Amino acid sequence: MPRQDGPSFFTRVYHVVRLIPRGKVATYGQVASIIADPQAARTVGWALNKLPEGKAVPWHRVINAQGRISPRRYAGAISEQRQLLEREGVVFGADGAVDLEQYQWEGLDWPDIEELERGWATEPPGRRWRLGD
DNA sequence: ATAATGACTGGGG
DNA sequence: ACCCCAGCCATTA
Repeated sequence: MPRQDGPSFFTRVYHVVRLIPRGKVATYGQVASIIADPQAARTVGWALNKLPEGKAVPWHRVINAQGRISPRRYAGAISEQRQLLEREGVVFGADGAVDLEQYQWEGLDWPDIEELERGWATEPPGRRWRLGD
């Protein structure tokens, strides 16, 4: 159950990830920190794993703290995600890691994100703007 | 209510 | 760089 009122943890994860701009990345821990607890990084990963198809959330822009793509049960996921990122201009080093100094998203504070969400809820569908994509 | 699970993380060896 | 381990956490595959 939610630790507090409002959107579930998963929903909040989606709200955050949706704001990561093209060509930028965020770490699981970073997303978790924005929401509340930096130690909930694993849960962020799980939330993305359970992301419904066609959810308009750039899940591929979330990588681990080492700048690498986290392995899953489906082996091909690595190259798949890497391809999506490279398509946006993200360059991988020989060790398979990206330079976080260069590509990591600056991030936003939770209150600001919440406000953006509220704005989108009241704004006419056609006039919504988005930072990512 | 409990145990299990997983796209994490930081620290050690 | 690589492998292992012990915390940590929301949700329930």
